[in-house]
Amino acid sequence: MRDELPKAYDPAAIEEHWAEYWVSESLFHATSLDQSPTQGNFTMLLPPPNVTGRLHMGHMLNQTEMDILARWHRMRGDRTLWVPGTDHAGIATQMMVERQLASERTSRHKLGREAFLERVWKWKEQYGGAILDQMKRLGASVDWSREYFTMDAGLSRAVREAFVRLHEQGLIYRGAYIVNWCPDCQTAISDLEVIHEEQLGKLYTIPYGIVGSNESLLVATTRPETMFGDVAVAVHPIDERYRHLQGASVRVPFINREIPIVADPWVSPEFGTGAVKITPAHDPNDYAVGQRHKLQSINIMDETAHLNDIAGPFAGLDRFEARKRIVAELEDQPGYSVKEHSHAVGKCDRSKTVVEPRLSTQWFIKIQPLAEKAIAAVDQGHIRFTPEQYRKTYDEWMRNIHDWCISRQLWWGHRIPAWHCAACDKVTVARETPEACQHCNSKALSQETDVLDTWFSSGLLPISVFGWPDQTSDLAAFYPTELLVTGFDILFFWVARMIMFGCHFMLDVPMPDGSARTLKDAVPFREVYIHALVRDAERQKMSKTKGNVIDPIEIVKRYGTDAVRFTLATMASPGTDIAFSEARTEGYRAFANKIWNAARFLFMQRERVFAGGGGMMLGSIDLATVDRNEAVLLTHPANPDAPKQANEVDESHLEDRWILSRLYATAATVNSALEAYRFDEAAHAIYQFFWGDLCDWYLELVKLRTETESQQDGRLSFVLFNNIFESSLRMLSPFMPFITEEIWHAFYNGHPPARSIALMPYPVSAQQEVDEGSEAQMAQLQSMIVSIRAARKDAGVPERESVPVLLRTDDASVFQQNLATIQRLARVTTLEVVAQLPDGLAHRATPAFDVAVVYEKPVDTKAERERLSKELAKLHKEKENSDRQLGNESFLAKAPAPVVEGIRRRNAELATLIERTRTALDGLPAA
RNA sequence: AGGCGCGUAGCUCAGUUGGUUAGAGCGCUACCUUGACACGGUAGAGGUCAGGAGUUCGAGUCUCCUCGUGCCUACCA
Repeated sequence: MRDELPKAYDPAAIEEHWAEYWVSESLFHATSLDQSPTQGNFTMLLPPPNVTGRLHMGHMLNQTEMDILARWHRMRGDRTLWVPGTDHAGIATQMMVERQLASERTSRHKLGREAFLERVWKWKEQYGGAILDQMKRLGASVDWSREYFTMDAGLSRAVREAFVRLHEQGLIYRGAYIVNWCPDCQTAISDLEVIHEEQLGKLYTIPYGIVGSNESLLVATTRPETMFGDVAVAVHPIDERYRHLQGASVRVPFINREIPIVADPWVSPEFGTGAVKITPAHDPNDYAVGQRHKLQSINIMDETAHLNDIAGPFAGLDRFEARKRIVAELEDQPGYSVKEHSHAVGKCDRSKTVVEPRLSTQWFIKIQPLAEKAIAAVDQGHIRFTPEQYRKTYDEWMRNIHDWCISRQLWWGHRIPAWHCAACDKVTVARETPEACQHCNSKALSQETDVLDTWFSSGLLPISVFGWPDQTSDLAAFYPTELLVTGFDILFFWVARMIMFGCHFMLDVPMPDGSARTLKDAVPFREVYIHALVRDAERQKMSKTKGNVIDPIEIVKRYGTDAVRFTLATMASPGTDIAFSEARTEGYRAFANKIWNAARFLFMQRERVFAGGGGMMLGSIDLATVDRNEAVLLTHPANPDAPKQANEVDESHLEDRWILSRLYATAATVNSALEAYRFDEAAHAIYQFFWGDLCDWYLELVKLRTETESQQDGRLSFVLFNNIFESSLRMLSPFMPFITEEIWHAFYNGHPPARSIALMPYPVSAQQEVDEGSEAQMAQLQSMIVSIRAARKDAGVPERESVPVLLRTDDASVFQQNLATIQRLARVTTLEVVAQLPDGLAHRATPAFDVAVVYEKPVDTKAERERLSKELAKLHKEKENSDRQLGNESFLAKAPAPVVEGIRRRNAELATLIERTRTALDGLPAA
C-alpha cells in the first residue's frame, strides 16, 4: 500500500513487482473445470518461440496484441486461456550446440548420438527458454501452469501417434526423390525452408562432342560442375536445328561417357542453345525428364557437396571450386562461351548456403488429402482471416502444394518411429519400440536415424497441448481455439500445417456431447489475425547483419513496458508494417506519466476534500464505502451486472453529463475496435479520452469545483471523478497493465475489491448511452474558451491576467449557465453580452458567437489584419464551393437530403462568418 | 514470370459503406516554471491526398493507365 505516489512516473520501479505478482498469484490460470463462462471461451496458443530464441520486436508486437485481447476477454467475463510454450527448433538448436562443441574442439560425431542429445538437453535446461522469462517480464497473461515444450513426453506421444496414423492411412511414404539438400546443415529441408534470391550468375555454353562426328553440340548450363552426372542431352522435339541429331549421342567432356540426345517438349528452344544437359540426380526438372525417358540417375556429390570419384579429375573438389576449374579448362575449346545471366538461386533459410538438389531417400507426407480438407475449412468459412487478403494467399498456396518432406538428417528432434529390419530390409512403423519385424519377425531391428521436421510437431500443437490422442476434458473444453495471432512469415510453415492436421485428426474425435464432429469444429482455430512486420524507424527490415535490430528489452528498460506496448498497439493498423519509432515511445511514456500524475492529483484532492468535514483521512478512506454512502457509485459501465443508479450524476453540471458521455462513447469505440482487431483505433480512443477529455477539461473543472463549491457538492463531483477515473483505469488496463495495476491498488488503499485489476469487469457501453446534447453543449463551451484564449493572445494579454470579454450571440444560455467555467479556464472577469462588438478589439468569430477581449494595449494591427485576411480568403473559397454545389440542379436533385441540408446550413454559416470577419477587418485602425 | 500491398503535413501513420471544413503523434514557432504533470500548459504554422484519365451531382475513397516502392510465390537449364 502506498500513501503517496512519487512525483515522476518510473516504470522500472513498479513493473517488475507486478510481473512477478501475476505469475506467483497464478492469476491467469484456466481449467476446463472453471465455471461455465458467462460470455464464452477465449483460447489462444502462443506461437511457440524457439528455445534458442531471444525476444525481438516481432515477438513483442505479437505478445502485446495477444495480451491486449486476452486481458480484454478475461475482463469481459470470458473463460480465457492463453497457452505458452517453446519449440525445440531442430536445426537451429542443433547448430547452436554444435557451435559450442566446435569451440571445445569436439563434434557431435565424436560424442555420438546419445551423448550429443544429452548435451542438447543440458543446454536447453541451462539456456533454453530465456525468452519465456522475458515474456514474464512483459506481463503476458498466459497460463504458466500449462507451459509446454514440443519434445515433452505428452507432445512426443502425439507426434508418434500422428505419424503412425498417417502411415496406416497411406499418407506417409518413403522413397528416393530429389530434395532440397543443405550441404552445410547436411540434411534435407522442405521447399519452405528454401529462400530464393535473384542473383547475377553466368550461363555457360559448352561443346559436347557428337559421337561419330567431328562436330559438337553446344549445351547451355549454369552449373557445369554437374556434367559428370549427365545422362542425356535434351532438345525440343520440333526444334529444326537438332532434328537430325535425335537418337545420336554425345560425349560428356573430360570423362567421355557417351550419352543419348533425347527429345522432350519441356525444353524451350529459345533459351540458351536449345540443348539442355540432363542431370537427374541434381536437378528436379532433369529428374522428371529422366523419369520420362527411363534414364538412370548418377549422384556425383557427397553430403557436403564435394564431387565424388565419378567426377574423374575433379573428384574431391567442392562444387563451386570444381566449377571454376572446369570452366578454366574449357575456355579454349571452340564453341565455348559465357554470358551473364540473372536467375533465382535457392538458399538454405538457416545457413544461407546454396541448396543442392539431391537425390536421396526421405519420408514424405502425401499432402493432397490433407490440403483438401484445409481448403474446404477456409472456403466454407470455418476459419476467418484478418486481414482478409491472406485468405487468398493461403488458398493459392494450398492449391499448389507439393508433398511435404518431413525427414531431417539431424539428431535433435522427434526420431521417426520406424524400424529397419536387417533380415528382410522392410520397415516397421509403430507407436512403441517393436519387439520384432512385423514382416519377417526378425529381431534385427534398428530405428530410423532421421528425425521429423520441427513443424511436424508444432503443426500438432492445437490438439497435442490439450492431451490428444486422449479425449481429455481440456480437448473438449478448449478445442477449437478461438484465435491465432501470428506473422505472415509462418503462414505456410505453421498456420497451414495446423489447419491440415487439425482438420484431419480431429474429425475422428467426437464432440463433447458424443455427436460426430464436422469440419466446422475440427478446425484448430476459428480466426487468424495476421499482424505486420516490425521494421526499424527507417522502414528497414531488422536483421542482425544490418545491425539495426532493436532489442525490446532495452527499449522497455528505458521507457517501460507499458509505453512500448502502447506504441505497438497504436501503430498496429492492419496491412502496414510498423516502423518502430522511439520518438513515439517517448510520447506514450509521457502519456503514462500523465496518467500517473492525474492519479496523484486525484489522491491529493481526495485528501483535501475528505479531510475537512467528513473527517476521513486519505489513509483510512474505504472508497467502496464512500461510494455507497454517497449513492453515486458508477455502477455502470463499471459493473455491467449492477443497475445504474438514477442519482449518480448531478444533472445540473454540464461537465458531469459530458464526461460520462465521453466515457461511454470511448468504451463503445474501444470494444468495437478490439472486436475488429483495430488495436490502433482502440488505443487512440483511450488516449484521446484520458488526456484530451479527462485531464485537459474535466480535471480542471474538478479543481474549480472542489475549490469553490459547497463541501457537499464538492464531494459529489469528486466522487464522480473518482469513479470515472477508476473506470478509465480498467479501460486502459489491457493496454498498460502495469501502471494501471499500480494505480488501481493505490486507489483502493490496499483494500482492492479483487486481487488484480485484470480480474475486474471491463467497461462496456452502448452507443445510445452517449449524451449527444451534453456533448454538443460542451463543444460550444470549449469553443468559447478556446476562442477567448486565442483572442487574448492576439491582444497580448499576459497569461495570468484576467480580462473582461464581450460576447455577441443569439443564445447565451450555455455560456451564462457555465460562466464560472469560462471565467476560470479562459481567465475572464466579466462576460458581457452585447448587440454589436466594438471595432478594434482582438476578436474571434464562430458560427454561434463572436467574442472580443477588452484590453488596454492596442492589438498588433498588422498581424491581426494578416490573420483576418487569410481567414477571410479561406472562408470565401469555401463559400464559393458550397455556392457552386447549391447552384447545381443535379446535385440538389440527386444528393441525399441530409447532405444538401448540411451544405445549406454551412453556406449560411459561411455568410455570417464572412460578414463578421469583414466587419472586424474593416474595424481595424488604418496602418 | 505470376500474385499481393503501399505512395496523404518535415517524419511515422489514421481516414470503415464515395458526402459538409482531410485527422493524430512526433517535430517546428510563440508565449507560460499556474499547488497533478516541463514526460507539462496555451495558441499556432504546415497538405494541389504520387501523376494522368475516367465513372459520378460529388472522388483521398471506385475503375483504368503511368511512375516510384516493398513483399510473397515460382522446377526454364
